[in-house]
Amino acid sequence: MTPFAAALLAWFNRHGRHDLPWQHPRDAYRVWLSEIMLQQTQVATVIPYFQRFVERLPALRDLAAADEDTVLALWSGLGYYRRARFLHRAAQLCVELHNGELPHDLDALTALPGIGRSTAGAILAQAYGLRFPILDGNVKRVLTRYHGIAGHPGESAVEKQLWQRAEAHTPAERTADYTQAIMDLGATVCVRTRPLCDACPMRGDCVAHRENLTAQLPTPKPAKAIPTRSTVMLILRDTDGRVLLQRRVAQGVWSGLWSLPEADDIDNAWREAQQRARIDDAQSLTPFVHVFSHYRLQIQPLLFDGAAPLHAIADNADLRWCAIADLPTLGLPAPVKSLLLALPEPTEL
DNA sequence: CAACCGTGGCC
DNA sequence: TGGCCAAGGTT
Repeated sequence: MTPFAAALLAWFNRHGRHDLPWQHPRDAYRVWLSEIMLQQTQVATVIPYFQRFVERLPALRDLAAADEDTVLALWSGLGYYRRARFLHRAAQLCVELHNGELPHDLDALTALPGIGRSTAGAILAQAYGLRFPILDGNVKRVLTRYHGIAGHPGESAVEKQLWQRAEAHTPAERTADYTQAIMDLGATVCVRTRPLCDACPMRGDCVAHRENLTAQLPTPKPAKAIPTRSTVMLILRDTDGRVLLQRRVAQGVWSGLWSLPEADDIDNAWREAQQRARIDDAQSLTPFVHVFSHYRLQIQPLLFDGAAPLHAIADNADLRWCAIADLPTLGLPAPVKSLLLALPEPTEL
């Protein structure tokens, strides 16, 4: 065992996190689900989603048998919704191909949608105790500092080095604990800004600490300006207080989620609205900006009160009039959900 | 390889 | 308060 792993495991005994919900019980399904939810998402955000998800779908076969709307509703608000679809499809593949279990080998795991090398390593190490490394954001931060590795971790040459280091440090004994330990250290001690080096068990051998480079490592990705797009969201509300929802297309952002009809501008918004209901008045609600990782979206909500549904348009798989009280059962984008839950009272006609 | 894919919290 | 970040994977 490397001195790195030995020091880390000793630290983990006293200072690691031992009461995360996916650790009790720690079965492969729960480890997998937690790893997918935790991709690009912080622990504190994930915990309530995880609890709700396993309460409703406690085992892999429950997930495989669930319908997609149920899965998306449980995911609603977590973001990166493709993760939920991949999770769902992977569960069904496990039932078809692997006797309802997550496979025990790396290739079979990474063949499942949504599971890459790092997530597969985490499942093998944490659920099955097998000696496989992980390389997530926490591990990259710890290793770039400890070994003084410069260059953005996204570059393939840097990433290759990091995998080699990760592999070399991963011990054959206590592999599950080690895997949790290095993530805990990254999340609680070796944090991005102002790391708590005084509390770090490896500070004696850490290059970044010795050379005062913790603020420079890991090397940040060169920033790039992101574009702004704009949209008008149509809120057609009938006299019973129901609003018209439309399922988004399978491609692009929020794919397949229930959302509001949209238009490029106000004029087109009226045309779109008139194709769906009899309307005679609209009020502009306060516009707001929603920021994605790769662009910002300027949203102008337009409220059509007293809309009368056209008889020619019935509810179907992609269009439905929905009571506000029923929104929690659907997968909705976060800004759409909050917009609908904060609508003004209907105006008297 | 670079673009794409969400959201909530933090300073 | 807005820019930035946080347990990646797919195409």
